[in-house]
Amino acid sequence: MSQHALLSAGTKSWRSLACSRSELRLDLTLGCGQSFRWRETGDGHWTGVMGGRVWTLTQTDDTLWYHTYNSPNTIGGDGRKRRAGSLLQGSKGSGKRSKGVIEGKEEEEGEPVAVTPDRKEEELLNDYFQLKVKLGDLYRDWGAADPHFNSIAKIFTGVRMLRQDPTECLFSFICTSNNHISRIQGMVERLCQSLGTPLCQLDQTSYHDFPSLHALADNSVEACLRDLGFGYRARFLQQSARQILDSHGGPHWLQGLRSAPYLQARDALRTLPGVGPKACVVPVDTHVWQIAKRDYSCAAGNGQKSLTDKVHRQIGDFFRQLWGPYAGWAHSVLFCSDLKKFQKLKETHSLKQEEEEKVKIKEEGEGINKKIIKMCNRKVKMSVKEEVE
DNA sequence: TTCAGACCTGT
DNA sequence: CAGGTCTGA
Repeated sequence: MSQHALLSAGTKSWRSLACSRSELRLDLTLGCGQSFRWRETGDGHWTGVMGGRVWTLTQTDDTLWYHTYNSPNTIGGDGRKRRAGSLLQGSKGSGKRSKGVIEGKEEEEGEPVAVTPDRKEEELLNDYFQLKVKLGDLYRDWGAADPHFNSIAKIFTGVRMLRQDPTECLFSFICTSNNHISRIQGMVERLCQSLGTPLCQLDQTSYHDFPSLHALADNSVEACLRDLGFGYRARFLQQSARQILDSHGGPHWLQGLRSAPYLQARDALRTLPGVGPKACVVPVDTHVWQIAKRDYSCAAGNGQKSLTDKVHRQIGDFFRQLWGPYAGWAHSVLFCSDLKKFQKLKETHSLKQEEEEKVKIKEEGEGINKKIIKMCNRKVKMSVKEEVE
């Protein structure tokens, strides 16, 4: 049986990309509730499904390492290539701008350029992590505008927005209402296991692709998902899939929204059942509301019991104005720093700082001339004397 | 337009 | 109650 790859077992089955931890932190980016499909399968090794194939990712100081696994079903065939390609072709049809990193590689339409698997995988990673966006520069700008961000930024480096497959992104999002990360992860996993195409098995874990719209739209899906513990969200998922298929013509509609003007795309998504006001560049929920009040003395909705539309707008506007055009990215950093599971990072960081402080004080103390030590001693003697007397 | 209350399930 | 959304007043 195949096993999850480990970098320590040798680098021959691994490829790499130059990428520092300040530009990307896998643990934070893959664990902060953007995607629910990555698991830490080894120390610092993250395994998940992306672009129709199974990956294990890990990183060293200046390098991002990746390993992909062959799917038994598609070995030797072109099924795998076609699947991965479909993710990119969607945006190709809807406008050249949105091709992003992929642009330029396959631009010449005459001959279909034979892209080697390595090349393609590198492109998939660049696209997924949006590596051409320079996070270091953004952190600098956000820090200059926002002292609180600055205090977080040293610890929570490398938190990026993922450019996920729109279908996966949308249907995972619908699962998040009134819910928390650990439960959502379980739900999405069960969703893929029961409705997604199997890809491969590693150490007793089977990996499946995210279900297609057609699979999600089937009338049997609501009952199926209720059995899997989706609660009232089961109906939203099935109905949204049906609506996209019936009144919008299918997946290309979702793909097309990537290149649509923001407000248009947002409003289009909000017509789907289970997609409410939180679907926004700065997704405002009760949690973000708490952050706004606690860390920014933001008075929006102070008298309110719950998040009304007005409060949503006010908080969204507040952060957009503070952080600028990449406010959604900055939000991820703040959000990440507030997650319970990452609080230990703050402790270890402040412990490190304390240690550094101690060392500093010690060094200073050692450097100081003996006069002071003598003075101290004298004082001690004096005080002892006083006490005695 | 705005606002409770219901809604699945797990802790 | 939770990292919301829908519904009916």
